[in-house]
Amino acid sequence: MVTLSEENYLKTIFHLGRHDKASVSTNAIAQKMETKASSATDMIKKLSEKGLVDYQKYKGVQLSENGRLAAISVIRKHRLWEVFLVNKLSFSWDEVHEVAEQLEHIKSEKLTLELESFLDYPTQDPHGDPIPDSNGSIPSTQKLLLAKAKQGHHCICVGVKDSSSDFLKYLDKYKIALGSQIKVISKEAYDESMTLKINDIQKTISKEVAQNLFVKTN
Amino acid sequence: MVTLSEENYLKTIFHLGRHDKASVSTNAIAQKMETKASSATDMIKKLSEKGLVDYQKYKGVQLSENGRLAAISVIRKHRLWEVFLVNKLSFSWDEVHEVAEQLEHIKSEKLTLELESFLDYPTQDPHGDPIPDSNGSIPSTQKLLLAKAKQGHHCICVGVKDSSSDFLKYLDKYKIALGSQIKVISKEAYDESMTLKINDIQKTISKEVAQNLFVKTN
DNA sequence: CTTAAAGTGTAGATAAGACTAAAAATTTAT
DNA sequence: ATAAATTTTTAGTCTTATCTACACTTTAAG
Repeated sequence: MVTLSEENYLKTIFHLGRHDKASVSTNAIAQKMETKASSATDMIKKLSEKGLVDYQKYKGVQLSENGRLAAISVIRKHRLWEVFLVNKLSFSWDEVHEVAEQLEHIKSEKLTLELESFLDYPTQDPHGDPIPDSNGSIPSTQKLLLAKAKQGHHCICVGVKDSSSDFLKYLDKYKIALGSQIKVISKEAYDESMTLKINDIQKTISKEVAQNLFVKTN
Repeated sequence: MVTLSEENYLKTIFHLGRHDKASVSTNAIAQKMETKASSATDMIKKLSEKGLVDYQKYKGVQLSENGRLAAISVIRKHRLWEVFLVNKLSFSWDEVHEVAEQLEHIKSEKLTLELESFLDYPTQDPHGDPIPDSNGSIPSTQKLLLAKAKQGHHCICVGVKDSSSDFLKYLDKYKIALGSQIKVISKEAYDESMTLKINDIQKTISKEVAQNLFVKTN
C-alpha cells in the first residue's frame, strides 16, 4: 500500500527528474514539497525500503520502475480529474489544481477507467499536459517554449509551463488560451520581450510570459 | 479543521443517533468504526474539545449543532458522489460505497455545489437515502419497512436499509429495484416470510429481506 | 443492597510523518 | 589540498490515531 504522503513524494520526484534525468536531490524534493530536508530523507528511506526509488546516501534518488508507475498513476488521475472539473463542472483552468490534488489520491481502478471513458479518453489536461494511459505510457507532444520562437513564425499555443493561478488569470485577461493562433511580430533583444499577434490582436509580452507558454509551430 | 478520522467518527455518531435520539455509547461507536472502545473514547474527547459533540463521561455522546452540520456535510457528499458513480459512470448500486467513502472527504465547497448542479439536484442516492441540501436540511420521506406492510397492500420499493453489496446483489437477482411495484400476497405468521407480487412476478422473501426493504404505500 | 458483569476511561506504547539541532559527507573556493 | 560553505543525514521530539492492559463506573442479578 502506498500512502497519500508517499504518493506525493513520488509525484514530486517524477516531476523533478523528468527533464534532466539525473538523480533528484534531497533538497530539491524538500523545497518542492514545502518541507524540510530531514523529512525528505526520512521519506526517501521509506520509499527505498519499499523498492519505489533507488537511493544511495548523499547521491540523491531516482524512481524505480514501480515508483515510476505509481507516480504516473497519480499524475494520470490528477489530469483526468482536471478535465472533469473543467469540461463537466464549470471550473476554470486556474481553479482546478487544488481540488485535483485531493482527487488524485482516490483509490479505485474502476473509477479511473470509467472516468476516462466518460470524458471520451482525453489526451491532455486543461493546461495542455499529456494524460498517461492506463499502461503508464505518456503521449509525447512536440512543443517548444514561445521564447524560442523566431520573428515571423506562426504557431499555436498548446500548453503552459507555469500553471499557477496568477499566470493562468493573466492569460485569460488577454484572451490567450490553448489553441490560440500566435504570430511573432518582433522580439526585443534587450529584455527578450516579444510582440505577438494573438488571434489577430496585437500584444507585447514579457520574457517571463514567453518562457512559460508552450507552442507548436505549423 | 476537521480531520478525515474525525469526519468518520462524526458520520458514525450521526447514523447511530439518528433513530433513537438518545446519546450514543462508546461501544456502539467503536463497533461501527471497527476499532476499540479506548480509541473511541480518545476521539470523543477530541471531538468534545472541538465542540463537535456533547460528552459526559460514562454517559455517551450527542452531536452538537456544529457536529451535526459537519456530519451532514460528509453524508451529503457521500450520497452525491454515489449518484455520480451510478448515473454518470457505469457503477452499479452495490459497487459505490467504497469509492464514495473516499470521495466524501474531498474538501471543496465549489466542487460539491457544481457536482450537485451537474447531477440536476438529486434528492436521493441510489439506495433511496435522502441527500441533504447545502444548508444541511434533509428531505424527509415517509417510508416504512416492507415487513410492516399488511396482506393485500400495494406499495412501491423506495429504499434499502441494508446497503451491503450482498443484499443489493440479491435484489438485483430478483429484479427488485427502487420503483418496483410490490403487492403483498400473503404473510407467514410462523417465520414472517412474505409472498409478494413484484412487477407482476411472484416471489417469496424471508423476514431478513422484508426487514431491509423500505416501501411507500399508495 | 451488594456484587458480578458489562461497559468506559486512563496510562503507557507504537507507527507515520513531520520538525529542530547537530553531526557527517560532499562540494566549492581559496 | 585544505578550509569553508553547503548539503545531507542522524538523533531525538512532537502530534495524531491507534492499540493493550488495567482501573474505574454503571447496570443487572441475585
